[in-house]
Amino acid sequence: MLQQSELIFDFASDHVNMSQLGVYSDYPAVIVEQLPHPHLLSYAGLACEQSQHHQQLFKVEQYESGEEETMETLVAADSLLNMDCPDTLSLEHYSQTFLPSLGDVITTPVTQVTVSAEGIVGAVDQPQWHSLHTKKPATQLQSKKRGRKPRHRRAESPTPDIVVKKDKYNKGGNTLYLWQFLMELLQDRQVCPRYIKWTDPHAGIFKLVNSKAVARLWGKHKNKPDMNYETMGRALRYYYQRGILNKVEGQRLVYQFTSLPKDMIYITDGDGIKEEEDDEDIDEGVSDDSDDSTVPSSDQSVEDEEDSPPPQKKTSSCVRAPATQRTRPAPRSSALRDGVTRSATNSLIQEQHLPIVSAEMLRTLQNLQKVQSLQPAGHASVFKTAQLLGSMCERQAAAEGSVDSEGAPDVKSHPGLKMSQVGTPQLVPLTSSDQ
DNA sequence: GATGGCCTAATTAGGACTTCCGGTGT
DNA sequence: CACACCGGAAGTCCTAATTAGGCCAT
Repeated sequence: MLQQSELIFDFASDHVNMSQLGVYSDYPAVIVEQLPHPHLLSYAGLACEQSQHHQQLFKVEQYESGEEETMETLVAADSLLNMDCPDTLSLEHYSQTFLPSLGDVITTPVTQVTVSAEGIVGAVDQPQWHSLHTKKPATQLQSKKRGRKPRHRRAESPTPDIVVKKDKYNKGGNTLYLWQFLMELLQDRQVCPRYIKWTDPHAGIFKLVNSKAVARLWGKHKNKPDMNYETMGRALRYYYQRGILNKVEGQRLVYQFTSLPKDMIYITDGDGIKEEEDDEDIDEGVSDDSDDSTVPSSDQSVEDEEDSPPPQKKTSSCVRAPATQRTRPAPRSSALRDGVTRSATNSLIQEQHLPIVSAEMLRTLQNLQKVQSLQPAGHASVFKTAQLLGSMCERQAAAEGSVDSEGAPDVKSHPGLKMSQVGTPQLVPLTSSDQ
């Protein structure tokens, strides 16, 4: 099954010559970009079981690794960081590997779609960041030539109740905010509860069990070898001011998220996990070049809860707290909280996350079989996604009896797809009421 | 030649830390 | 004494927004 990993589909406008893949250069190239999330690691063992795609929409076979039981937490934690490396699945790498030539222009706006275990979650573009300045400031009207226009206020760090992904301008960057990083850790069984754990998941309270290790992981992620808890703690304290974190009084190393994603995965202590209070060197013996493909995804187990026996998680349990049970002090609306984390549910498509898919995207998807013929190599997530989308195409084709006049497939028959304006791929979060 | 559209490089502003520090509390 | 914790101040890094200039078509 497709795990909770999140993929970004880029309609790359200037990177890919799809014609060399035998597809129409008029259509946008679908590029899959890896998000800073460890769960994609499980895709290294891509299994082309296309027949199953025919049977179950969006279902992608899970990569099963027998190494999961023995995988060292440190390696996994390290891989958590390594997967953030743009080299692991960067657009550049993908292009170089599978796309013989770059440079031809595909004049489609860059757009991104997020696919999670819940299906296509929605636009990565962050509507809330769109400019709010519809009226030009007076100063701008005054000085056209000399002096710069007043800048639009740059979007601040999204707080946890806002969908956050790398946006289209940031695909090469490594901007995972600290609070996001902590949430990732809290949802990764390789690190939670070993290094960081929930103490009161419903209240968003967590503890840095091994503060130094967490700081080191953070430092590694930020390429700051000198990072320590003192420094990271300063960043955490800045979150107090910004309302992202609270300090839990009287408890050391305990912090509280002021709000949490609705579908946060809560990994709670098991009955055999030994928390590490010591300060072991988490980097010891772990190579930065460790093969990600050998690292099991922590999220696999989430899905395994229903599909197969859990391959690991000897003792820890994963609890998806019902949103209604939470007693967070979150001051913010939960309406926007959907995208940060993954769901533990098996349902790959949840209505509230269904996107609008453009005709261009769908046409591109129709060419995915050519992509699938390529060797996945170490970038299986791309092909997993290709398979995923390929199955969408097939379903699309099945409904082609009602193709519109422009040749765009009619997706109305698809419960998960809604056609946007042809030629301008727009990804609009679709609520269940929209269907 | 004038104009407008497009593209790109350079510049700039600002967010998110990072670093350092002095201090307090446990 | 070690460590956690606090918050001010200054700095760095990165990125988006903006501008300017070149090129080309009309």
